[in-house]
Amino acid sequence: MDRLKKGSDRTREKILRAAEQLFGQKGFYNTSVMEIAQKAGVGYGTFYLYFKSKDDIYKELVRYLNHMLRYTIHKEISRLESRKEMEKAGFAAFFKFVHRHPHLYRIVLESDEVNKRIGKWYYKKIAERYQQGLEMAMKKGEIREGDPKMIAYCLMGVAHMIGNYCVFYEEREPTEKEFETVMQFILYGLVGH
Amino acid sequence: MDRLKKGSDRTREKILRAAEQLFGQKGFYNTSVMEIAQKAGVGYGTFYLYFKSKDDIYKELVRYLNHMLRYTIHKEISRLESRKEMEKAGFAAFFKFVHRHPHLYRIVLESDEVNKRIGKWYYKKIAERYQQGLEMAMKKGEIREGDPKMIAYCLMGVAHMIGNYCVFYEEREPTEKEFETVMQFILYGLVGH
Amino acid sequence: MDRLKKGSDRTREKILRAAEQLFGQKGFYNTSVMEIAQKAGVGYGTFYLYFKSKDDIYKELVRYLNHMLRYTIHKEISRLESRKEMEKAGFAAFFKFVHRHPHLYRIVLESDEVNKRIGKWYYKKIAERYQQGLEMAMKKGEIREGDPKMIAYCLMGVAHMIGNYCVFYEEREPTEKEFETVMQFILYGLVGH
Amino acid sequence: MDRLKKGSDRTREKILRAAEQLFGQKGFYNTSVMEIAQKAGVGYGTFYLYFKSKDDIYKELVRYLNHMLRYTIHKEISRLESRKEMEKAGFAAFFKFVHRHPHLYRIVLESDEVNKRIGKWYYKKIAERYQQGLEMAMKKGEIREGDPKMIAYCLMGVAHMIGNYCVFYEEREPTEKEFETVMQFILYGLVGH
DNA sequence: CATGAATGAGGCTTCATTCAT
DNA sequence: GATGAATGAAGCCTCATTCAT
Repeated sequence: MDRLKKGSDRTREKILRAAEQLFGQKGFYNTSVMEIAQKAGVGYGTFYLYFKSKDDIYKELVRYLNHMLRYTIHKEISRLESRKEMEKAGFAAFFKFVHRHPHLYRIVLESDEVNKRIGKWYYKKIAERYQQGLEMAMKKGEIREGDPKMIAYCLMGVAHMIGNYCVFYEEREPTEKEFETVMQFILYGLVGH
Repeated sequence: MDRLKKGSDRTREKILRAAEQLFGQKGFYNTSVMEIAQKAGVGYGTFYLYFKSKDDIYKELVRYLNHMLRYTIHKEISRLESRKEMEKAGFAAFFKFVHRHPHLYRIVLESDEVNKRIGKWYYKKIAERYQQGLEMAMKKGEIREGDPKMIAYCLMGVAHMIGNYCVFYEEREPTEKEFETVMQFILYGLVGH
Repeated sequence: MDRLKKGSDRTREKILRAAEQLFGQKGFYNTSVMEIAQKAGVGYGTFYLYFKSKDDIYKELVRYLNHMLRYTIHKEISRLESRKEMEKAGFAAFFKFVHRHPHLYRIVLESDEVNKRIGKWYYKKIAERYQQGLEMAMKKGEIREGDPKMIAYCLMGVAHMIGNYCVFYEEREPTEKEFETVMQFILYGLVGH
Repeated sequence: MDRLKKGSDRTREKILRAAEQLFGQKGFYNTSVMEIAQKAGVGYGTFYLYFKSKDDIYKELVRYLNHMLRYTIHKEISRLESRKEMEKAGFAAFFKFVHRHPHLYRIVLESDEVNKRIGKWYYKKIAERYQQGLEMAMKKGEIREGDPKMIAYCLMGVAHMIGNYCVFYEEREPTEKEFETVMQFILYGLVGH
């Protein structure tokens, strides 16, 4: 019984992974459903047994990334006390994640183009969370005063662009030294020292 | 003869402006050549008298944005002395530019998806320039030591995300106060005070 | 053994009834085998244990309608003596039948489109029977002379169109008064008074 | 100028005629757009320059038949005085029309299946007209009293079935003799003599 | 007997590009 | 130069049918 269900889940997973790679490498519009099916090693029609449409699987991947990313970062920073440590650990986790799942991350970068609602939703969701953390840190006096929303977007911008640069242009994680520079920039910006 | 040329240039310009708007609003893949021609008020076939292909006009728009943006920012900061002032003026100019040309800016955001080479080329070009400025400032002791390339990408990330947030999510320029927060973040991050 | 057979016949019947409804409501081409199976409450593949193909079940339904209709009308008119009474009873039975089995009747209306041979076969079969009855009545002097085949088709046309009108447009049987008018038309046409 | 427009109209006409034949011969669902284009001698995409969709051209053909048929019959009967003559001329015109445009007529027979609204609309439209004529004749005492709507449907039924029989089963117009029988049936039914 | 996952042919539609006027 | 009719490749999706369990 469990077996039966697993057979299907496997197929679904294969298709998801194939789509992840292709969307990540060639973008949504340059990837055809047929390619996805072929890469997944299933028949054309099989795709539509598991996903309503090409849009559908795309949305699922964005949702999936969102969960993964939030979970991954949360896991790394939840046990930490100081904001400084949290940012360090959070950025490190982010870079590692993007490096490990470059396709998945590229998908979300494209999401605004594919589906505006989903794109905005993703960034806003992340930003709100971040903002909350910063507000708390501000109250505790751990970071400088300022508009927490703006600061959240500043930090997201740094993470985004460094991730982008290293992963997509250089295809590697930041070196220790690069990471140092980035963190210094951020922590001075945030904390002042 | 001059007249004729001008007439043509006008047509070319009309098509470019139409494409700018449409690509910016609906994205590259959701805009058809016919729509561009219609919005430009020219015949369908006429498009191909001025541009080799849909890709072609897209690349031209990215190049155009690149020139505009660099020129705009350069104009604002070239006469300034301190790095601090330059960043302030540069960021302000950038936000204003994005607000004035939202379509153009959105085009470049999409460029990676449309054509990877052009997308990367754009960011790298900007980054190199930025990096040079930062290296000079570092030598002069105006900013803290660190990997200048990383710092350049950090700053670009901030500019990008704040621009993105304000222009596409809020459809406005940052308020004075928001701008203050952003600049404080950057300048502490860069200079340390 | 008998039990088993019965079990099967039940399933077969369930599928037939589901197909009857769906074909009748949405037409042959807008009904999928999967829908039939679901409505019948059986597995997808099970359909093909009982019917060779979608066409197959369709043909069976047309044949079934043909038997039902002929049997129903025959039962009503066989014991009657005069042609006049027979027509009255026959038309009444026809209208009642169509009203009770609208789906089944709609199926036959569509049959020409689905399968020309089956469509023609159905009408010709009915017409031949009708014609024989009319020929006998003509010999007995009950009805006016004329090409019996033509008269048969005339009467079928009336039955068809009134049935169509009442059942599909008004979704009811003809009222007593409407029925009167129709019968008067027919009987004058046929008998002359 | 007129010429230019005509070039297009010709193509449109070619496509319409091709669709008419194919829909008439094989039905809506068994005709593909590609077949239509090939039969019309134009490229595949060309079809969509002239018609929004397969449904679109179908509706147009039904509308077209409706106009043609009404015009044809109206032309034949408008100058006549007695109802008797009108029916005779009307039925004759109808049979001739169906014989000349068998495909077009078959299309309308199928219309209920393709698009219920269009199908009903067509029959109701025709019936209303007919009914009006009959009401006038009733007032003048030309025909027997009775529910005019029912009578209209009776007559339409006769026309329909005879047309169907002769054109689709026998592929010819009714012979003089057959026509006589039909008219006798109708006129007795209607007028009583 | 029963199931439903898998298949792929086939249909509709879009759209970048060409070409004759 | 300018036009827009014509083209057909390519994409998305449906669904009748098969087959392994």
